[in-house]
Amino acid sequence: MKDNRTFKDEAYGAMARFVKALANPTRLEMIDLLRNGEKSVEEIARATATTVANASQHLQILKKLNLVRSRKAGTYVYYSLAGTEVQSLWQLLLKLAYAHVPELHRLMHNKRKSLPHLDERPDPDRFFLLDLRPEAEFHHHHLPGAHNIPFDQLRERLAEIPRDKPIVAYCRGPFCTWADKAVRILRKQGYEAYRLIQDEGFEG
Amino acid sequence: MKDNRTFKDEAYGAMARFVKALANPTRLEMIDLLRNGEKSVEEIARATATTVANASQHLQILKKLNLVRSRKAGTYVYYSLAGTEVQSLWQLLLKLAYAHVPELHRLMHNKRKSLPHLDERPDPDRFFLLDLRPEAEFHHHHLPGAHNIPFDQLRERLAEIPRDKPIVAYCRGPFCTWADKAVRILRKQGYEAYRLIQDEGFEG
DNA sequence: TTCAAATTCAAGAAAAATATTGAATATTTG
DNA sequence: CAAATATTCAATATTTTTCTTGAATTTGAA
Repeated sequence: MKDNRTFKDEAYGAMARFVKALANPTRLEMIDLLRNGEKSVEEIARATATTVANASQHLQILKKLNLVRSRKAGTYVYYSLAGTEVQSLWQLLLKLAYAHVPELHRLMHNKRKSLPHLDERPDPDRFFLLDLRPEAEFHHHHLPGAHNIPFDQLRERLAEIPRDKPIVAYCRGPFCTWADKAVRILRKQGYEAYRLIQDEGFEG
Repeated sequence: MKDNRTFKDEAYGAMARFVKALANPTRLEMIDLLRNGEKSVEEIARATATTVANASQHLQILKKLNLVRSRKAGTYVYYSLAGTEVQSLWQLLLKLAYAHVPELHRLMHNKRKSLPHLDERPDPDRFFLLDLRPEAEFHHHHLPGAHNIPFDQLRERLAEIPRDKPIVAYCRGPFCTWADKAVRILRKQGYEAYRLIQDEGFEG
């Protein structure tokens, strides 16, 4: 009878240890970030607004649970998602959080309201599909037919954006703000611009 | 630029708040338990080996995130899962934990090794399918063709179990130990008995 | 070999989650 | 209305998680 409890404690404890690895805002952001391809510790730290030492610790927690992998190259260590099922897990958690946490629902709804957007992937022939992520992420993976102008180069490269089609902008994920800002900038310049909503569960 | 970070902190924070509700062994056990139907606070506390006050607090955390519902009846409060997607979520987390936490894998593998078991749901005509859960849980839901003998009545009710068929026992979930014990008891009595493995991701 | 840069390590401080305890509340029953 | 029971509340102690800091390690380059 005592064994009974020991077994349950170990089993539910092991399960909780796994879920705990995901139960932190910084680590969730890291997973979201790494969906766009591998990154060095320093890049990850910068993107998640934390110190390198702190980022390293978080990454090791994710690594211990086989959620991320690391690859050493020179003095750099590059982290990436351990498998495609980690992507799916992240998306599922996002969808469920959206359904269960009213503040998140509200937050996304407000963002949505203040910005023209498209819910479906547009036909690349009728729209100019604009990817605002850094070049490396664009090369890692991008929507078919998309054109890459990293956000920090947008103002200098407006000439590359056609004026005879509506523009549809996207970036890293639902919480990435580059596309929002780009839409505002482009509209000020007279473009017909929309943000693309990519992830499931966000129909408001 | 500062807004940028505020938005991300709120978004990932909200997501983490949801995941945190699941990141605790006791709360995971509660969800697993409630998959078998509604229960009062006292029952839940007893089953998870904690105090009533503590159980109440955990249940309120689950309730705040809409993972469970409560219903008041007299001086009792009955908790139940908020929807079928909570079941699915639990099963998915179990499956992923099993794949990512080696100790959990080992734990289940050892348990499996020491006990004759079946991985697939047996034909109720050729097997005697034995459900060892309390009567109320059996009524809430059970496998088609199953016969209910609550574990604590097993020894007194052996006469109800046929000797001309192999017995396949199951109970609450993969971490429930009644079926294991029942298989051992039945084998000692000369029955050909197996434990049914119900949940996904446990093929060792 | 020495220096510089990227990462990790290790220790302690700070913050958050969890458990415990005893009291408060609400409901039924006598 | 008073007593009994189930649950929740509230305060505090305990434990765990997270962040910070500075040093140690590893690798490449001068």
